[in-house]
Amino acid sequence: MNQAKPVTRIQRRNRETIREAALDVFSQHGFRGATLDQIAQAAGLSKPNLLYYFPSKEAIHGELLSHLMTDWLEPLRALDEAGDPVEEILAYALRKLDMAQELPRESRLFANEIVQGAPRIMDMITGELKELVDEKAKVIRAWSDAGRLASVDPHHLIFSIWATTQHYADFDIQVRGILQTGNTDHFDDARRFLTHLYRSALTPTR
Amino acid sequence: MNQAKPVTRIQRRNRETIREAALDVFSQHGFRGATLDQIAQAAGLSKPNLLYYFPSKEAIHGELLSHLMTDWLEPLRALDEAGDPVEEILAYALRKLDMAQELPRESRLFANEIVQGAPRIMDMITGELKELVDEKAKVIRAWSDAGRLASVDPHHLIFSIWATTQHYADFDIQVRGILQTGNTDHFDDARRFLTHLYRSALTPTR
DNA sequence: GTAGTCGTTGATCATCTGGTCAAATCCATG
DNA sequence: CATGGATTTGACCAGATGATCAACGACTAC
Repeated sequence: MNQAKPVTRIQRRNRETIREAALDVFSQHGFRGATLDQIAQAAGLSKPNLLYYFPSKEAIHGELLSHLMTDWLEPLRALDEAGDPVEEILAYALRKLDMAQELPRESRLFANEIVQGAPRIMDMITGELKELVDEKAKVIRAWSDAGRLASVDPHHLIFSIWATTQHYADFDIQVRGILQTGNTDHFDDARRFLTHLYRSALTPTR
Repeated sequence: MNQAKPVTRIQRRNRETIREAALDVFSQHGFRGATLDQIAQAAGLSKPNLLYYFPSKEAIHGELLSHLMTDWLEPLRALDEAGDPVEEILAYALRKLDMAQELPRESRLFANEIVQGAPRIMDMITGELKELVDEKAKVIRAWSDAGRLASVDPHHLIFSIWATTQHYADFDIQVRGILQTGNTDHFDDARRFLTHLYRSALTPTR
């Protein structure tokens, strides 16, 4: 059933080239908006050659999404119950902001998928992701109950961190259009702002 | 040049039916992912009939986007220099959250457009929108300078409000998947959370 | 170097999609 | 109810798109 695949040098190189090109194209146009011709051209391969390495358009897209998930959940996984509550959450938010800056294509790929109803990753959301979020929400709630963190809804705190950080990747065009800066200086300002925002809201008052 | 169009009852009714159906379809699939057949079926009309009322797919999409803009900018326009700073900004955020709840399709239509590089509304972003944002940013900065508001980067404050509120429309599937509630109760929790978040961060400390 | 497998592609296919058109049907008005 | 414009649609078109395949080219193990 499971054939032993050759996995030659060429295989590895071309499959990686295709993944890279597909990430560019899918993240910019979404699944239906992307075409195999675009991906083939971006990868410098012919269209039939693409389909020699991946059985279908869906297969390429699916591989990108599943590869993405691991990296995507890692920062939240790193939230440490043993650390200082405010600093842990702050570090999480800033780590997510770093990812928005360094991996904007991955963020947009994900955003495209969710905005259009997550037809291909609903299982992962209600399964692995929900499980992780619920677990960390429990940790956050415990911190609040212990008076080490302001009392906030843990789920909505996490949503707001996702929203404020991924916004800089997903809505990058809008952000740049309004700030009219060609470089990425504004990420420093974003870091300062989010630090203030969450430190203010999370530091226990008592 | 500008023909006097009949604008009969039927015209008004069918054009409205088409707009409604197109908003459903475009907001869910994006411009390229949406098809005229889908829109026609959703509107209960034949495809040629659609094109009797609108000259092209782009024309329908364009009309939706331009109609959207007015409503979309209104809450920010309403930010009143003469009001109480913290309450004004809070009211703006909550107004945006209401819109995410009541007009999620419009939010997703906009999100789809921006995520994919805003090919059709870049002018509006760097023009009308930027102008309005810069104007209101000046007001916010003045409030901060007068000690009536915590000192924050006005642009990033506005971005964060957009992000946190529109997230509930654009990523609705994800939010529901994680909270696993079929109803919209979670908007009340979101309102409480955002109120705390922005009140904490914006109330001057002195 | 050569056999045999791996890698590549031009040509082609079936389907989908935006858009057109002529003919048919509906409808308000006299 | 007759007329002329408004509305509707079945049939069709051209181009795009995902996918296939036979044939050709390239690489590796012997």
